[in-house]
This record gives sequence, structure tokens and C-alpha cells, in this order.
Amino acid sequence: MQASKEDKIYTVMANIPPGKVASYGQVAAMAGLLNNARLVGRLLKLMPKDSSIPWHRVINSQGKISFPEGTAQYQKQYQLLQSEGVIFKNGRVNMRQFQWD
DNA sequence: AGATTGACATGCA
DNA sequence: GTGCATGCCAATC
Repeated sequence: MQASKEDKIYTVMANIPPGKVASYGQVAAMAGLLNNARLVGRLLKLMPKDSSIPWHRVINSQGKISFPEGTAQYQKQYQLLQSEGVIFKNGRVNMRQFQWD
């Protein structure tokens, strides 16, 4: 049982309610890993396919999707977020909804 | 074992 | 607002 940073990260991300988004740093901070934003992103990249983690609710501190536009991933995440009620403003998400508690 | 990279963040110019 | 530099941690080469 690893029970480590990634475990907390998974838990935090899984706790993100629909219609809200969180930045890597935000998730990391909540997981108790303040400077480990990279850990979050690294995990998402190597995410188990059967992990019920809403990776699309995780974005960068700029309030934007971490993928370059034109990529399927970007459009997919964009679509998912919009479908959940997330408002994209000029390619950026309203960071006000960061607080979901 | 050492060096490099990565779905990042923050600070300063 | 943009661009460069530094930090942090684990996986990969």
C-alpha cells in the first residue's frame, strides 16, 4: 500500500465536484504537497485508465487547459468542462469557482 | 548511479 | 501583459 503523496492527490482530485475546476498547485496544496504541482501533473499523465479521476477538472494556474489548442485532449477537456457548467472566458476558466471546499 | 524530462508554480525584470 | 530563472519530486533515459 503506497499511501503517499499520490494517494492524497488522487483523493483531492476525486473530491472535486462537477462544475468546478482546480489548478495543479491548488490540488497539490490541498493534498499537503504545496510545491508538488508537478506531482499532480505527472500523475495525471500516468493515470490508470480505470481511475475514476476527473482529470478534466484539473488545469494550470493560468486557469487554462495544460494542452496546446488544436489537440484532441484540449478540445475534449474544454468540452467536458463546459458540459459541467464551467465557464470559459477567452480560453480561460473563471478561477472564482476554485473554492469548492 | 547520474542526468534529463515533465498535463506546474511563483518571483522578478 | 510577456519572458526568464528557480524549486520540487518522481519517472525515464
